[in-house]
Amino acid sequence: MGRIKTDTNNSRKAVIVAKAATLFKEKGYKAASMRELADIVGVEAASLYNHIKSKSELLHEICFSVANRYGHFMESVEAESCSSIKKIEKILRFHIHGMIEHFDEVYVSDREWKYLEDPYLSNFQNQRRTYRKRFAAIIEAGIQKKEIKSIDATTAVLIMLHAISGIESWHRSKQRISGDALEENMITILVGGLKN
Amino acid sequence: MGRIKTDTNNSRKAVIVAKAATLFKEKGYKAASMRELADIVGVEAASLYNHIKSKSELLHEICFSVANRYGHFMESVEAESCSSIKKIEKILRFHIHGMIEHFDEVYVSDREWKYLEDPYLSNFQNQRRTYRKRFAAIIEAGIQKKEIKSIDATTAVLIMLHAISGIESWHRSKQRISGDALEENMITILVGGLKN
DNA sequence: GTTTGCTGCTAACGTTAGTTAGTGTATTTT
DNA sequence: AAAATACACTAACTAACGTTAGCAGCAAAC
Repeated sequence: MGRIKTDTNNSRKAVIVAKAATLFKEKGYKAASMRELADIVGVEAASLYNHIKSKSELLHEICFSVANRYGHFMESVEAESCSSIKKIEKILRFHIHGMIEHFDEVYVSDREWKYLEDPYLSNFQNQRRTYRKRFAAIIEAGIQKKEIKSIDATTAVLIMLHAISGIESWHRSKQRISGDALEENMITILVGGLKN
Repeated sequence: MGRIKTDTNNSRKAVIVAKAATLFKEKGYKAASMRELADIVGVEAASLYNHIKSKSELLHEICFSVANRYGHFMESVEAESCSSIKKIEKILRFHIHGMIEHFDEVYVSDREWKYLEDPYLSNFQNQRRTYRKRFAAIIEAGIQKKEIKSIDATTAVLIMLHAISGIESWHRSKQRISGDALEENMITILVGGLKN
């Protein structure tokens, strides 16, 4: 077989990680084999190890790439000075875009993180917990200001984040509405369910 | 080791299936091994095969037990003569109860069905698709009658079903509100997001 | 143009997986 | 009590897994 193709911006490792995300999404982390990944990359299985340390490294590259992106975005939203509803809308739109544009890695990060090994596992769980708390804090602020119905903020976070992960089904469906229409519908229903 | 304990209502096979659901939920279907399951059941791995045909039989027992339950419920709701909003509320409450009371098998059916083998896989996917269409039809009827906002019904279904699967996070969380409070919060947000 | 390092290959390793065969013992049936 | 069935055991098989060792050739640096 030939060498792994790269463009100037992407290392060979980055190519492998990207293809791994697609494979892990389709088969699941445990069911995906390195020989299968090698096939897709166009190389023998052993050759992958010239670029990566292990299968599990692939998983944590994917998971933390996603987690860091969301972490940074949350920071920027917290810094803004707009209504709580507006902040929530921004977060939701960011998640929806992420789910549409970086589907593979977001999906893997969402569903396969439990196969991370310590210390990555604990680390990831912490980041996740923290993220949700920050999200809940924004909702609680909105409730205080009477912008938002008096509901349990933690439950609201859980509903929103999981609702968005349902975009998976949109991806799989044959007859689907446009990405923009999907986004507007989701915002309507989810934000509509919060407003006082 | 001794024999598998049963009470009069449950066959030994039922005991194995139930423990398999818990194990598959925790480790994932592919990562769970028959030797591990045997340990939990209190028996050697080979002995399991006196009661089941294969590992994958366990998975489809679990998945179809759940799918059939929801299928039947949908039938009974369709037969009722109440408002669309009320029907949706009933369906949501049924899903929420299912997620709280039969968590293991519902969770496995939700997340691990892709490891089913044909013909079970296609069969399951069909049942799933049909179920969602029936759900969407109820929502569309509600839109027609102006009970419900003018939204894409398919997207609404996707949001609701996935939002409910977020109860997984509720199960995992340390400080959690009561099941009843969770249910009311979810209904408030989800049904609130639909109402016109 | 030679050297150095990167990247691919083949072969093989140790482990774990699901599953089967065959045997003995407990339980149920007659 | 005898016969039949149900059930658990030990041992082992084949297949697949992630990964390593060792070597060959191509690419870039000097």
